[in-house]
Amino acid sequence: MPDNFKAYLKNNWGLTSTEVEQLTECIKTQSVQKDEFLLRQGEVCKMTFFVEQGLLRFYALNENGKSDILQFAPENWLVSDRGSVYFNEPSHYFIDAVENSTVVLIDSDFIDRISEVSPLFRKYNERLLHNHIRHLNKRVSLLLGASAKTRYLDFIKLHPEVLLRVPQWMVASYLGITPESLSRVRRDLATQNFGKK
Amino acid sequence: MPDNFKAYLKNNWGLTSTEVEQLTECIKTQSVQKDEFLLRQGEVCKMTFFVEQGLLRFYALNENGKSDILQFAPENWLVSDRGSVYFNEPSHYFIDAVENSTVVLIDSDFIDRISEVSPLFRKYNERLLHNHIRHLNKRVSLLLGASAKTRYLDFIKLHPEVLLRVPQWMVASYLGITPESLSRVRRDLATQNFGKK
DNA sequence: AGCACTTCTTACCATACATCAATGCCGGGA
DNA sequence: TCCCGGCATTGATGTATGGTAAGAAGTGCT
Repeated sequence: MPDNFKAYLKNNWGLTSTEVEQLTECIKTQSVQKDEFLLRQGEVCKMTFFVEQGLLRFYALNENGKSDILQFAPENWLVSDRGSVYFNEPSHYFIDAVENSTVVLIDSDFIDRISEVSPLFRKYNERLLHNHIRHLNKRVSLLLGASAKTRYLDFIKLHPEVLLRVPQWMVASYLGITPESLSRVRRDLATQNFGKK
Repeated sequence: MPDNFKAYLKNNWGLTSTEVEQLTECIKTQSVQKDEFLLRQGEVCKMTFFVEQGLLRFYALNENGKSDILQFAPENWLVSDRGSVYFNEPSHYFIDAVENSTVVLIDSDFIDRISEVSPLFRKYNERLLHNHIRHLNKRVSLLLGASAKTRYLDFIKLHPEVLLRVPQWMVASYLGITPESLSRVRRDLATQNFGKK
């Protein structure tokens, strides 16, 4: 059933069709209703989620009790609190569903199995880690030095589909501004203040 | 000579004294004068630097031509543009020395050698990657939702020594604010506005 | 000692973004 | 159909932080 996941295994983790078939029976999927949680602050995160269908969000609560979205995960994305999984410590984050979704559960059992089946797994996982770090470095540098407008334009480049699927207040939360401010940023852009940063 | 590095190999990468001795001859060190560069924007980053002595900084230039410091690396820290190294692509970042420093060069040769000597190397490297991600997630969430004051207090906890060794404008650059604003934050804290965030 | 240089601070004003409140828009449920 | 709740927008105003300019303190050089 999880076709996206199978394609992902082939294209990104270098598995052959045969290897994928060997794994089929131990692939666990789960349906998640909109607003349902996969991880809450305080829990130890036990797995990584692959989004087969739908859209998840990974967020923190800030000092004012508002949510700051660190990451969106649409189809074919992975999401997890890797720190919590790896160090087996309580997470500071939440993961929940923005839309009704189907996820593939990647827990330690699955990782053991895939490591047996494909010796290259470790290598591809390492690539994912490096990619993640690269992405986070970029995010930090934008948050340090770029205006809300620049960050919004960058978001559109990264996630054009997500832009159309989530309410604007979630985009604002990802950008670190209020929904009102995002609304004004958008108005400025529409009013062709293109020269301005 | 690089005693810190040798201790690091033992304590953090699980090598025995014997294994460390085997590596001694292929450990390359380099002196870096204050303000000298180890990496410039546009270059492909070829190695990771272990700070044996001194203090480095990892930074980007923002849209206004000012530097945004992503990371400080005092003694016993590693610094690198891992994304650039791994994907062999031009870096967006700079690394230079804040103080006269001595670094150990960790290039692919060294990694090959250490992998032969210690089979656990990959494992410890993976731990480093996860730690890095955990740290960056925290940094992003603070930048998204915490005030300058909170971020400053958090910085002091993370890097109490660095605070005393760098000019304040560098701390400001790490926090994503101006030196003037940092000065005001510090005045507020000194004037005992402790309740206020 | 004198000078240049950098850093830190402060005062004053500007700007980006936040907050609050009101309005209008839509889409879903009874 | 009507209402209701969530969302987006807007205007008025508040606040945190930025920018500029000036001065004071520290450091190193000669």
